[in-house]
Amino acid sequence: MEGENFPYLFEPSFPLASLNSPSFLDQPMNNSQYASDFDLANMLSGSMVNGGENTVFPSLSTNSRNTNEGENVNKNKAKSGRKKKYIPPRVAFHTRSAEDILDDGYKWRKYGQKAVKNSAHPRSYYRCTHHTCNVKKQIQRLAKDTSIVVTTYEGIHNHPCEKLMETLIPLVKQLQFLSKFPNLPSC
DNA sequence: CGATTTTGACCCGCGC
DNA sequence: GCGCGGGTCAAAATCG
Repeated sequence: MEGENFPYLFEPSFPLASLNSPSFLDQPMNNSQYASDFDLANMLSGSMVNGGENTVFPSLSTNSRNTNEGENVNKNKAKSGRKKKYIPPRVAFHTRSAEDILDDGYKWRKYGQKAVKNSAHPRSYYRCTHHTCNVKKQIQRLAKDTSIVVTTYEGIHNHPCEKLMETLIPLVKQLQFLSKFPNLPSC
């Protein structure tokens, strides 16, 4: 199963593995390298419109013990004979912020924290709390410029963003109501 | 009292 | 095979 099954999949134009390397994190900010072409609205809306089992990403988890996902990863590897293991889509955002945790509209549960080499600031690991969704994100600060927060998303949400819906639904209802009166003067 | 965070242990891939 | 480092687990602590 590959990325083209997912309508909003974003393929970063840089090597995925470099996301974790200190050299990537120390690079000067160049938005064209990662997030410039990414549609934030698409990220927030998720890919639930597609429905079906394909909307759940097959191998968001890298651990191979006690989980069906891990078994699938191993099976796929054995079947295709691929030497490289599958790496889920990742998107990294650089944000200048005093806050580590940026509100992206989704609810996250922290599941780990690790010290980062050559950096005073730790890296935090979060998972989306939605029960059918196993999107993850990592948050850390740049070693070179600690005013910048790096948020790395892994996977695609398979459900709507609650906060976005809270905002959108009243607007849609109002539009539906107003559409019943096509002759109303415009403001 | 359920949900979330904290944190040390554990697992696994990779380089040597 | 061994050690290191990144990522995850899970029990205990904390929060709302």
